[in-house]
Amino acid sequence: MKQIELHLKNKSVKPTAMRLLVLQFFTEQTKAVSLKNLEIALAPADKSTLFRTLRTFEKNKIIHSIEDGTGIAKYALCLESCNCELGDLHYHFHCTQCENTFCLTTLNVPLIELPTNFKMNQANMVIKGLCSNCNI
Amino acid sequence: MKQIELHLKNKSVKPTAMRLLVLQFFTEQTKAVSLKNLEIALAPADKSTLFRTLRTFEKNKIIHSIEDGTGIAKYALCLESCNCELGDLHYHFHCTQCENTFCLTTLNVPLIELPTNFKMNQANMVIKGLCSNCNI
DNA sequence: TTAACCAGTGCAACCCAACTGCAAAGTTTA
DNA sequence: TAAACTTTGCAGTTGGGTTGCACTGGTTAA
Repeated sequence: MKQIELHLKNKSVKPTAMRLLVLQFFTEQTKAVSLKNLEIALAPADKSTLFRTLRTFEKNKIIHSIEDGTGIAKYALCLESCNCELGDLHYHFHCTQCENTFCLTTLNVPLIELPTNFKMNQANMVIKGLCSNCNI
Repeated sequence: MKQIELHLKNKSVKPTAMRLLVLQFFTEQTKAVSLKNLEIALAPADKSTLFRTLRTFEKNKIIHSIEDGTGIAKYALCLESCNCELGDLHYHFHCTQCENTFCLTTLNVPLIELPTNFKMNQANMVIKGLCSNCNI
């Protein structure tokens, strides 16, 4: 059984043909993926199927979503060890020139001291600027 | 001349009746404001006028925008001293229960060590969880 | 004073990402 | 095999954001 198929099963997601294709695509990317990206890459696959696949993947912690400020949701693979909990959070980078968005998986979000009685459960941290390709 | 009118002039924005109303509204809020909030609060003011007022205010650094992950842009007053530069950045908090979004103006975004050759110009940092009102 | 100008406003419409309802196809269970 | 459930494809809706255009009211130029 293939790696990708196992990955889905480990996350309790039934490995259908469509899902295998989508997960395969994710593993080939170095940058975060939008629904549009998927639609184009996997044409003529149906938009709503892809949408629901993303939702399923997110719910089952195969991918996480990133709001990079463009108004278009992006998604990236979770790390193997990820439970999408506080300790797993990392910063993201959005390049304002090439408009790509990356996970900075080595940059973990630190513990942040919040005002009294506030409770942190999640975070969406996006740094904006120029990526190494565009910063010439 | 009133405080609010001065505020606009200081930021090189002509103080029209509409703009005074919008800025007045902002000063009365403790949480971030969406276009919808404005439409309701200042009814029957026109949506596109409000939209363009927000754009003007943002361009002139009277307010800053926050992407809190709800897909709806929110805005909040800049601090007096703010130039919307790196040193002025602060964290934001989005309560997943009451769905309000706040500036944590006392929590400045620290310098973050990025991968080689990446350049940070801006950031959108949103912590999610329960605010002090909802965390019972 | 009148005419030309221009920023700001209001209305109507458009765009598009996100999302939903429903029926067909595929898969699992009894 | 039949029934029950899941996934998929299609078509359509929703809603925030945005734009085009005409009108207004205040300012400038002749």
